[in-house]
Amino acid sequence: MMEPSTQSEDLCDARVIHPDRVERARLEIADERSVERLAEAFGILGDPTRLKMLMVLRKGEMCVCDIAACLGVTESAVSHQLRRLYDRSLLRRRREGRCLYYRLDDEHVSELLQLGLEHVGEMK
Amino acid sequence: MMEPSTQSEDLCDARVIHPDRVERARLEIADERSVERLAEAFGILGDPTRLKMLMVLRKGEMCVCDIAACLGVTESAVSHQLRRLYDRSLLRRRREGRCLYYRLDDEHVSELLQLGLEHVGEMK
DNA sequence: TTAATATATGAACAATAGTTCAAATAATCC
DNA sequence: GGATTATTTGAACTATTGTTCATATATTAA
Repeated sequence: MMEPSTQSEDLCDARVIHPDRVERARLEIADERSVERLAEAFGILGDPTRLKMLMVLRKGEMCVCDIAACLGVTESAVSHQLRRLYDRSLLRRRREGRCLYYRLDDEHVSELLQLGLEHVGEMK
Repeated sequence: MMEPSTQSEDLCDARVIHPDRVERARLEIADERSVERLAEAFGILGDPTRLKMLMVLRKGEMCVCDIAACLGVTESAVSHQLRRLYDRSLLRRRREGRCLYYRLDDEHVSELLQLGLEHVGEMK
């Protein structure tokens, strides 16, 4: 984890004041793929509607219209976001009759969510 | 932390299948303000450039042009993002001559970043 | 099969985000 | 002071995002 960045930029014309620090700090950048995935993971948590959806599902599975009712938004809007979360394996789902019940799947995201919730009160 | 949502939506015409679950799950939603802040916090970590900037600053302060050189992006682009991070108190800065040295300030964000990095390898 | 229910999907739209470019500050050096 | 260096700022531009609306699919019930 956290291998040096493999991107060989054209630093030829880049202005640099402390080449040593730049060299050293560059190693702190995770590889491009990891950064991309990390950004995507955080990004998916960076929306109020999706956060509420995840919060609401912490206590157990729910069907689409109930989730929508919980948040006070359109079922269509919820469905679109559910799909995003489902596609990225943050949610599982199960059909029972005409209803689809969604539930949390990824414990990593749950952890991040929990940590965020614990800290948000202290955030400036 | 995690008080019931105060938003009194117009659920009049909302379709609901399990009113009890909706009622119960609704309490899992943090208050609107917290959700908003949490989303903002996650959102700021949801961009590759900003993530790299934070990673690069983990080992110590750096000036703008060096950060830009590290990431291989324009100084202007870095400056714009630095301002966002600075405005939200994620970074501090210090002037020395003509250079401005930025450094990490918020330990909460550092923690989130660290947790994310530890998990990103296992993420699907 | 037809009607009704529950959810998904796609196009369209407005809003937002990130980068670039040019120009403006700010601090130093001569 | 004027020139140079380091960074900031604002406007413009493109790309992306989240929602809405209308429609499509899927399951059940009659």
